[in-house]
Amino acid sequence: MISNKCKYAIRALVHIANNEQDDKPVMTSDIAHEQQIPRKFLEIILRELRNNHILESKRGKDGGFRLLRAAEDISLTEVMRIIDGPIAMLPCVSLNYYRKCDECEEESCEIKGVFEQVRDRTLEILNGQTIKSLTLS
Amino acid sequence: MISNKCKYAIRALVHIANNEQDDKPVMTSDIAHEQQIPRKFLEIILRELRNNHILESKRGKDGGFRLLRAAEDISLTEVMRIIDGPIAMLPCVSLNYYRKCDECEEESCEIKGVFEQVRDRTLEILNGQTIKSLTLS
DNA sequence: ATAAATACTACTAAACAGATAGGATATATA
DNA sequence: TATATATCCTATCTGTTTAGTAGTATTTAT
Repeated sequence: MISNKCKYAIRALVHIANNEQDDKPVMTSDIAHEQQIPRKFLEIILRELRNNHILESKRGKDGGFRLLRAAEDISLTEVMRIIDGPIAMLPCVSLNYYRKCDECEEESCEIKGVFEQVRDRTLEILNGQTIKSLTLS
Repeated sequence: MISNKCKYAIRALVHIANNEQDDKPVMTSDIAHEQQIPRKFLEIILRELRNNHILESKRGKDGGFRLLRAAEDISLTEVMRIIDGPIAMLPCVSLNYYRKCDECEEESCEIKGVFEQVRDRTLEILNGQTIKSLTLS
């Protein structure tokens, strides 16, 4: 399961992509209200996305958030990894967060192969999705 | 990520499948020792699998656990669902643990479709795997 | 100056992960 | 029947994660 936080992050980004006009940044409170996300929690999420070079922010009056890159250059997997960490179902098959399993030897691991397949099929789908493609669907 | 508990469950079942002979049940302590799983934690897991009709147990001296069904009739997904719950990445696309999302309307949900695809590809792989097929790999 | 926005620090409550402890109960066998 | 040995059951525990909330500091347009 992906976390609520991650769902909020994706929906917030899609909302920003849908509401970018005249170069005006989108306010946290607008997103929170329209997407039904707790405002203070959303603040934390948006700041995290900014710290990870997905968003840029502008402080003070008329401030808010803008996409730092074009919506078609922000992949769903990138957002998921920032907010939730690994996408794979086993640490030892994760591409971006690899960790060796404590107890099992990888050469003789019975389940590693299966979960590598799941990882590959999953990434085939998720890598094809961007904030742009989600706004159109 | 699947939990350690679930990894333990799968490895324990494969171990039992590999060591069933003469109708003699396999003891918790043997599995714990050979698979490097904390014994008391493993007890809980095996009892849970028994309560869910994957294993049968025999108490007292020379007791232990046996597969209740043939190894090829126990699917990986069944075990994962018993121990970890839903396999899908969103509650609203789960086949066995469906829950409506709190905040979003499903008709207009931007991400539901993607995660339905992920679910289908994942299940295509996992449904094809059984305790039997894992013992052979 | 002031209003309005993000930035930052700290805290909290509940659930989950990964166990551990100790005693009750059942069973094979001497 | 006594004993050793296995599962069964209840309770407890520590640390981490999830999903937030509260309050203050800082920045900026007007």
